[in-house]
Amino acid sequence: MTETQIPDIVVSRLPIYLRALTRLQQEGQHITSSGELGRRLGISSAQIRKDLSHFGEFGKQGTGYQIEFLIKQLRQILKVDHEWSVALVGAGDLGSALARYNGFRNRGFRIELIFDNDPAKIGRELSGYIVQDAALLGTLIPQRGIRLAMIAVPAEAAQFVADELVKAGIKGILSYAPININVPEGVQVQYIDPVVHLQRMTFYC
Amino acid sequence: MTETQIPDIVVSRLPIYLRALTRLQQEGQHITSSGELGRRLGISSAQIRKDLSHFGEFGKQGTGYQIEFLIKQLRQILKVDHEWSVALVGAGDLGSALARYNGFRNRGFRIELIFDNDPAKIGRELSGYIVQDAALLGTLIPQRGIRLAMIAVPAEAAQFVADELVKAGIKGILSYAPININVPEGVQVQYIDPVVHLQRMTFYC
DNA sequence: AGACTCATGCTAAAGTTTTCACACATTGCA
DNA sequence: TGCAATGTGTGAAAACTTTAGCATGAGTCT
Repeated sequence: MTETQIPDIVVSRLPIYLRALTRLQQEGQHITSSGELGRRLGISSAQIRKDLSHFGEFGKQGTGYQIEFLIKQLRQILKVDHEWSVALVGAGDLGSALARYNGFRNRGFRIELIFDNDPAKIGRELSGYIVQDAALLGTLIPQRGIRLAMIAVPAEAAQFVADELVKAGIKGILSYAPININVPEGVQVQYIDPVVHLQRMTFYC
Repeated sequence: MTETQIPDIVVSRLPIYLRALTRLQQEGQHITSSGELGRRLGISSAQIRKDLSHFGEFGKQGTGYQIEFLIKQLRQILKVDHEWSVALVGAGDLGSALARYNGFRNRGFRIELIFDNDPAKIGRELSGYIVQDAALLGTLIPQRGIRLAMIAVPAEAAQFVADELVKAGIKGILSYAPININVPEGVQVQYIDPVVHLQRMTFYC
């Protein structure tokens, strides 16, 4: 396997594979096949094999994949074999829910800084951390070398916050604001907007 | 334009267009072009024109698109020209945040039923509604003819809840549980898992 | 009115992604 | 041991998606 450019669409499926494999492992299984995995995910087995083949040969003919090994490989590929610190901006309802969510930890992430610009929230404790003044964002983030951030602020503030985050050295932003954000080259943005997902379904209803 | 099958990938972009157009409208603009929209979204203008062309001719040569008109058309295409009632299962941190989120209303959705199975939560008020016993799900959902649901329960419970929802007549599920759900033909599922999004970014970091 | 600019909708071409189908390795069993 | 069953990795084909480029209509300016 040479160092070719991996298609984005392939990369975007790896976390799904990792999630399903982890599930299988929790269920006590040690070995699986592209067929079984595909059935679970509603994906063809050929696609799974082809996706994985971009990174190496992880399976054994006639047998399938050793789950523990494949998980380890995927974690390495996705660089979540170590923990990433994440900054969270916005400590409202959604931000609080994210801060308290304990599903980040064992999947490679930890919210380590929480910001808000509401004086009523600054200084308060949230899930073991003190909510910091958003004005300190430019200081604290570089100080800790944090590269990932989540935005849970109103749409109006999202672009401003994103700009500040980029200035602070953030390289990846996960935004919950229902608006498109513009960032310079080299910074990635992902969006979560439940309404978009709902609207994708109503078309077919 | 004849009644051909619309590619999923095209449908999945329409909510993004709708969102951006609504934004432009809020900014006071009345007319836009595929070029402007594309620049905002990081999409080529040709793609936007091609996507829209599946549904009709909405623009005017030399001028562009009338925003108000295009919004109306997209709402109609996505069937969000009327409000959809949505059931929410799970009234924990995340469920509560969703229940209180007021971004659903003006985009075509309203949470109208909230369920939980925790006796401590059942009967309590949440965002103007009483949290119902999840055991009543099979009664209340058909009663109100609700077809969409959101799942905000722990991964362990998600498949069970989904099964119940399907039995109750739900046709579209938006799941926040970090697990793949199996549903029968004709029922749609969409997933929101922040970790998946974060992992898609760490690959490139 | 004529010349120019702009931006659509469309066809064709280019590019990307998925599926197919098969050689080959491994396991289990008679 | 030989044979059937299973399941990988892959090259080639098929399917799908995006981009390019152009004919055309609509506004604008002189």
